[in-house]
Amino acid sequence: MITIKDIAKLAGVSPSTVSRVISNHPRISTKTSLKVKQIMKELNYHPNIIAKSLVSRTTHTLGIMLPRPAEELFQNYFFGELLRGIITHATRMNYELLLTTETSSDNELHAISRLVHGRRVDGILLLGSKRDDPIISFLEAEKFPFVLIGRSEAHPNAPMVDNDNVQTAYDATHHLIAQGHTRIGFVSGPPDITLSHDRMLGYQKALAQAGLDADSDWIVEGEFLQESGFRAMSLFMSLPDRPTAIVVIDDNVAFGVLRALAELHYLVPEDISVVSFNNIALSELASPPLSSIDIGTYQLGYTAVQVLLKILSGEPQLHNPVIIPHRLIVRESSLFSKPKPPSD
Amino acid sequence: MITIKDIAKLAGVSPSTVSRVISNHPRISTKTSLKVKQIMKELNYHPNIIAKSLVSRTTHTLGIMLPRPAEELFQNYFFGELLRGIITHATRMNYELLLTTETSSDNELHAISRLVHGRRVDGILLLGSKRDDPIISFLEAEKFPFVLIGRSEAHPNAPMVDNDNVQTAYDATHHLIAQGHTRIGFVSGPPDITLSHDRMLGYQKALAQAGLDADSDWIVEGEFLQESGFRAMSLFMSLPDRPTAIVVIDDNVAFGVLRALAELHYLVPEDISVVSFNNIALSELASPPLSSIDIGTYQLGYTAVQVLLKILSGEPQLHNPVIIPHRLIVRESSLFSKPKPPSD
DNA sequence: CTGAAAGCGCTTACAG
DNA sequence: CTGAAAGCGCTTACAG
Repeated sequence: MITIKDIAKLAGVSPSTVSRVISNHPRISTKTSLKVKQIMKELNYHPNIIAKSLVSRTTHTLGIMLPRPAEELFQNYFFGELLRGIITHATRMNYELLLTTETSSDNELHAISRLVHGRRVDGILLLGSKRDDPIISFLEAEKFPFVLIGRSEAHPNAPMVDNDNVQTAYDATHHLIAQGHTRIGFVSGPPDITLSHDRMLGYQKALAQAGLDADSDWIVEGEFLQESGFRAMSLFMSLPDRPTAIVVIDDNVAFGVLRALAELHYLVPEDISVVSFNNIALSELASPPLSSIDIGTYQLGYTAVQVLLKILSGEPQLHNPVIIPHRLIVRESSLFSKPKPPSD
Repeated sequence: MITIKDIAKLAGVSPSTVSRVISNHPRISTKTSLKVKQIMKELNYHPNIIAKSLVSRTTHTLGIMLPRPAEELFQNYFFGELLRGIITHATRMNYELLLTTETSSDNELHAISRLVHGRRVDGILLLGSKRDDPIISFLEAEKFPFVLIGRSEAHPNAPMVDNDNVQTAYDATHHLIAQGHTRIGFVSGPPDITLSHDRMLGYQKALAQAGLDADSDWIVEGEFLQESGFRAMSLFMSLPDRPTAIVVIDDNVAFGVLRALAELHYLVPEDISVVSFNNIALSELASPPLSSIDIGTYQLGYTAVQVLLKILSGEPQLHNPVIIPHRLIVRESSLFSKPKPPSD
């Protein structure tokens, strides 16, 4: 392996000088700089980043912390798209990305603490969080730089990049109300996830504002899996007074919903209208095409890296949380105006 | 930051001893070991992995090299599933994962050479490869450990984990032939990708064996995107003598195919039968449900990590390439027996 | 503008 | 079984 010393020897200068050339130190003569650079090129020299890290105490690496059941994650286009945003900006800024996942549940801090104490990364991106997440407490206690993609109730001052998820669900629900629906259900995600919680609030808020009831039978909590949507429908559709429209926490879950409805021979949107979240590429291809809230997934990832790098550079963070705008994409699955009941 | 020296001082031993305790050196007395370990716990000591890396010349990190247009990648469940397999086994074996992507096209070796020369990783996982991939040449020249998920013609001795992709396409095509189809098209991927090439061979082999023609009009090359499938159909369906069945390189592309056919008011499988590859979770939910070759994506990723770790440990590699088994999952999209033409 | 020296936090022959 | 010393490849005050 070629080191800085080899270059120094061949260039007839000291290792310190070579180091300075590499880091573009201002007070190096153009002449030596050129000479050293040429020799580095000739020998195909590449600095040992590990050695550099040790002394500079910086790694130019960002850690990506995947939430526990990474199993589920990748069944979801959402995380792919999020990663895409993260990779794009990190690569652009010459940062490396270290992928970690929570391991054993007996010690949820194991992975993160290895990362932080082992000085493997300069900062951490948290993809989603539980409602009371020990990882955030840990990171705050360690004063280790991080950004949460999502929202934390317990840690309102944590740097966050998120949608306004009360509003996203409000918009989805309101859209259904505007179509004339009065019995609107909600297929939610795991209740300990802040996202589920926020969207539940938005759903309830929209109903309350319209003077509608949120029948507890019309609310089901599940996972971010197709099966959850499937199961929710077996439940809903057997109710004597079933909803005529539903809000679904995630497109993937909505696919399960559509499948169940097809099997049960219900028509969407005629028998039941559906709106979901994320607007993944496939929503458009579902049958019928799925109305979905576009949450700007790519931008969420991209922006999170921006915010984290800003924190690392010591710049003051002006806004927190950073809110990524969303918008409802209306497609066939919710395009059915509920006829007014005969007023007799 | 707490270092080995702090521990040594408090335990009344030398730093060397602490280091030996950490690495479970055999010739350390249980007594000192216990004492040192307790102090490490009390101070919540975690070894600096960077420093350890510098001297041990090993990082316990695997690099994941994403192919160039990472943009496309994550629009595809396939890569998510592959990553899932990789993460699972790497985490289980206590390896970290560094995510890199090829950057500027002006120097395709830039990213990989940083990784290799910077000693950031112990080995590299290559996700897919071009037919003549300079990255593989580079890695071989540097004698740097790597595993290719996929196949390289130009480098037959490179460690590879792959499906038998000639056979996968043969099976898909043969299935359509068995259904009575004689005019079978192929919607392929980018021609410079080995995968596309192999599947083309399998497709042609199956046709040849059945004495069928592969009309060049029935073959379209594109990207791994839905748009490609969509466009292919506008082409195919306007042909005077159009195929009655098609093999599609990837489920994602097949979704585009299905969408185009729906818009053009063709029925699947009655007007045209479809078989594709990867068997992602959504294939089952397509309308109609998509026949697809399950290539064991998760296992592909999982196994690649196993093989790479085996190489790193110096174990001899007995089989190369490692072939992951595949199987055809028949669903509605290809369940239509072509009636025999009237024999007059 | 450049060099000698100390040091980042660890490991590992060597010696005892 | 344990310690002192040298060293991994780099950076950076300090001095000139």
